[in-house]
Amino acid sequence: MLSFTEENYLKALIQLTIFEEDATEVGVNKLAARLSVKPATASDMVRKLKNKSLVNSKKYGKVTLTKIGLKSGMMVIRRHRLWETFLYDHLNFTWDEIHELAEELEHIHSEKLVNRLDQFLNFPEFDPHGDAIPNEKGEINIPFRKILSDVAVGQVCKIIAVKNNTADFLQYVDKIGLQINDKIKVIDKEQFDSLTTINFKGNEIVVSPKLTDNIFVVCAKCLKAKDCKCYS
Amino acid sequence: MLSFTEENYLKALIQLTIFEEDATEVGVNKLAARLSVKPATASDMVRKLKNKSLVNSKKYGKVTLTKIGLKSGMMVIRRHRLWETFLYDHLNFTWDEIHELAEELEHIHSEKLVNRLDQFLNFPEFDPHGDAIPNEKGEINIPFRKILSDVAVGQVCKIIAVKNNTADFLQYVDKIGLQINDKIKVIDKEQFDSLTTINFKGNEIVVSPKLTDNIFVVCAKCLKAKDCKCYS
DNA sequence: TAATAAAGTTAGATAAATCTAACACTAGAA
DNA sequence: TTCTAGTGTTAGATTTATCTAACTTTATTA
Repeated sequence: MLSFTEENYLKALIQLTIFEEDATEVGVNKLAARLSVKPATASDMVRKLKNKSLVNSKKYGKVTLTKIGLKSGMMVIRRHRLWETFLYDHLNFTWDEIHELAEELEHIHSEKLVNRLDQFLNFPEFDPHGDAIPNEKGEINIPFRKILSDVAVGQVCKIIAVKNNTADFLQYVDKIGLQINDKIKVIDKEQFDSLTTINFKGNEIVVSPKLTDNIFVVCAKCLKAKDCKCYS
Repeated sequence: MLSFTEENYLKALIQLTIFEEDATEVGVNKLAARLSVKPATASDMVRKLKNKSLVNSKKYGKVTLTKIGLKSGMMVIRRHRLWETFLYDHLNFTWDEIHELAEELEHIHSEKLVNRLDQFLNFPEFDPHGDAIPNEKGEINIPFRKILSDVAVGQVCKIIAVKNNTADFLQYVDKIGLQINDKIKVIDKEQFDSLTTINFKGNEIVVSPKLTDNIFVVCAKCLKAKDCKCYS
């Protein structure tokens, strides 16, 4: 049985590799920073996880997840995203409240519980932030997507997820009225200060990279071609 | 914020006093036994809880809960019983599975979450074991009840709760077909070996004190008079 | 009431997860 | 190729919750 802490390390490793960097390895310092601990602490924990065959790492080298480590971590993410969906769909919590609660709920281990919850929720594919939910085997199918910042002027795209789950960010997104599945047209991009003018639901507003870097979208072309090049 | 361990001590204190003994104080050894730790450990923890003003205790004396300690403990019990109700009513878990899961879920702290859950469940008064659920303020209204062992021969009573939440016990209760709200008539009690013959739903079966000591009932008279004396 | 049993406490040790401070490696720049 | 900045490790300390073993206090009983 993994401790809360061990589970959080595995989750962070997944986020820092396949979710955020399309990488397979990550350094101890980055890992430590993500978990808000000192490198010494992360270094110790990596040794511990290695002894449990959850990660691979050589002295002074990068860290990768083993097959078991990856699956265990994916199960934590599965629980997190299913609980988020429950809180949002059934207990009327808002977008910005669910992440923090799910950080606790994700550590309830029972596999039976998570599968029953999955069934109760009718096997959702995505959580309220638009993130894919791993299946019972820990497999996940991340659809092709890019950040709004990378959409060219004139292009129309659809928001499918948010990259940042902090309450601050989500409250801002709510405030400007943006929702998952909304269609956005990029009207203008100012190179000087990176401000972008977008149009959605008939409103034209100017937003900063703090927004556009944290919104995942697809555009019509991308749905067909994974190597779509409609970048700015 | 209380730790899981501290919460478990408070919960145990409530169980050992008002729930099980109608007492206000309990000794360190009994507390330790309940939590499956050594007396030394419980003794240390009592000092810690005292420093946090959650319990009162003098050196070599008994332990009592303070007002804050009582409320905090009641909130843990509230969460436990509401989660049990959720698991039973909505995720189709059985009687004997829910206790163990709720032991983990009860430590999710958010008050907002527990109150939303309460609302979602439509403010249940009792959990699936028949135990009263404390309200938002931590108040609980335990109805008058007695154990089946204390019902006199010839008397009819109604099962309102089980005293023992272990899977073993609950599976046995299921096996013989007994359910909350069933009416039971006490047919015979053998003084020699304490076996009791009961009749319910038309079946007559012989049961041991392991059952009769762990079933809470009310009889018609008791509903009117709290000092009902229909004991064996 | 004195002896003994039961109940409770203290001291010292362990394991987990963290820290700081000092040290060791690696890789890029001069 | 050597220096240095950055990256990673080790050693020793701290906190929490636990243990064992020895001790102290209270309660019981002969």
